[in-house]
Amino acid sequence: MATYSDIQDWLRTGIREGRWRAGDRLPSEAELCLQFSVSRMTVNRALRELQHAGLVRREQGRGSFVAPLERVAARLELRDLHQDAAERGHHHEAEVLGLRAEPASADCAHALGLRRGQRVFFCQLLHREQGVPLQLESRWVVPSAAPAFLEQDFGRQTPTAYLLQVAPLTAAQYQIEAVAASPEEASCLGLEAGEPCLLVQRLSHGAAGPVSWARLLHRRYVLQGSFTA
Amino acid sequence: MATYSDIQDWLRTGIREGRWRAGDRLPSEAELCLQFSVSRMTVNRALRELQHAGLVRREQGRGSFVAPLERVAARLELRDLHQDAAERGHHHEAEVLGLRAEPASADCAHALGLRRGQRVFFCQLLHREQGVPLQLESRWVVPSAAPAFLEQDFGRQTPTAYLLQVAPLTAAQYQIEAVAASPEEASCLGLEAGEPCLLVQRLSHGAAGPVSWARLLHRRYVLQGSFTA
DNA sequence: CAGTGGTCTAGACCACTAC
DNA sequence: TAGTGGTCTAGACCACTGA
Repeated sequence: MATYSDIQDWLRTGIREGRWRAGDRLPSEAELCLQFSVSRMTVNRALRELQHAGLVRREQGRGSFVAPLERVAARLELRDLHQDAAERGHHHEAEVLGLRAEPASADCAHALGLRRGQRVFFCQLLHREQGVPLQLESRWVVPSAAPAFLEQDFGRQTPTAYLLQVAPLTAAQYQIEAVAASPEEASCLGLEAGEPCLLVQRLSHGAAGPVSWARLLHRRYVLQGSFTA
Repeated sequence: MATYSDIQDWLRTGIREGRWRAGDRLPSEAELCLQFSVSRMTVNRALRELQHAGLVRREQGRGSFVAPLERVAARLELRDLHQDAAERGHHHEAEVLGLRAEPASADCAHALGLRRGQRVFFCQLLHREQGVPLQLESRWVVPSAAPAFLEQDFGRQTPTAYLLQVAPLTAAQYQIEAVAASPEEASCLGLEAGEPCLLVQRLSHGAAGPVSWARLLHRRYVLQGSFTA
């Protein structure tokens, strides 16, 4: 008995092996029904999911086609450092360099949807993995989203984890670039001033609006990923 | 008449507005069938797709739950620069700095599955968008995967686009990091030596094995993305 | 055991495309 | 008009969970 994933396997293999090339028409749903002796719903699901995966393009009235693989895509995940380290079997620790309320700068206010000078919570942490400095985290938090933020011990639980608890994430934006470390940043991370660092900036939104803006500066960090047809 | 996307909208809204929080149990398929007066297949599809989107976790025999949004994920796409610029309505041009066959270095041979010293094709291009240097592309290609590579005019069609044509992509791996520009690289990109650059390295595989290894060095480039529940 | 999700069927009606 | 995909139905059997 054939299942939808048998049909997917057969199509994936054919595409991988060049039986159909980019732009070619695939067998119609009706043809696949006959070939695999399954109902149309089953074939439809197989094709629909291949479409979501980006492997197939479907057009009503015309047919299903092999999608041009013009974009290499992969899931990029920005995760809680502590979990990340734990999954690698590494030890993670965070040193709290600062934790206070301060007036919002123009940039910060803009990102968080506040007025300039309004009170925001700020924290700065140095994360180490296996004792090696890995990330300098500077974070600004909307007080109403996490009123008890300043009373937390971020040596025990990362701000990321805490905020996910008290203000579940509904959306986020990120931005990745290469920057030169300032003298202060360099000394925290154990680098020379001016050394290139990967900077990730992330704005998190909860149900009630912006929650937190984070500036994550990494020492010799490499983002990796892969993509498979 | 309710459709699967009506059900998805209702669930998404409830999750966004905090009606169900991370880990909470959602209504069962049977309950949703009654509530929306639809068949179970329709409800099932709605929930299955929310699961693929990462918003819902389903467990056989237990129920459907709001997924913990512990990872901020987004599709990272590494695309053809020319198309990318075109979609922004910008002009793109590429200057060919080098195009030749050469013996594979150890790194290159390793990445491409060749022996050291074996003949590989090499090209180096400077990409400009709106006249501004944007990316320095250095690329090594397995000759058997694209025998006519050296005869192409990469001022007209990018190597990425050409290779997608002659050796459709089946898989790729990428790696993103921050590096300092070497004096040569800096002069190409119009930077000072040592300035931080975003380096993307990408290994592409076709049906017959590794096709190409690219080293893409960017000037003041920012990768951006977003994630929405 | 009852309730849950995982999957499949054999029909159906519709909108769209191409001829 | 014939063929395509988009969607839905009202059942069905199964594997798994928890009481």
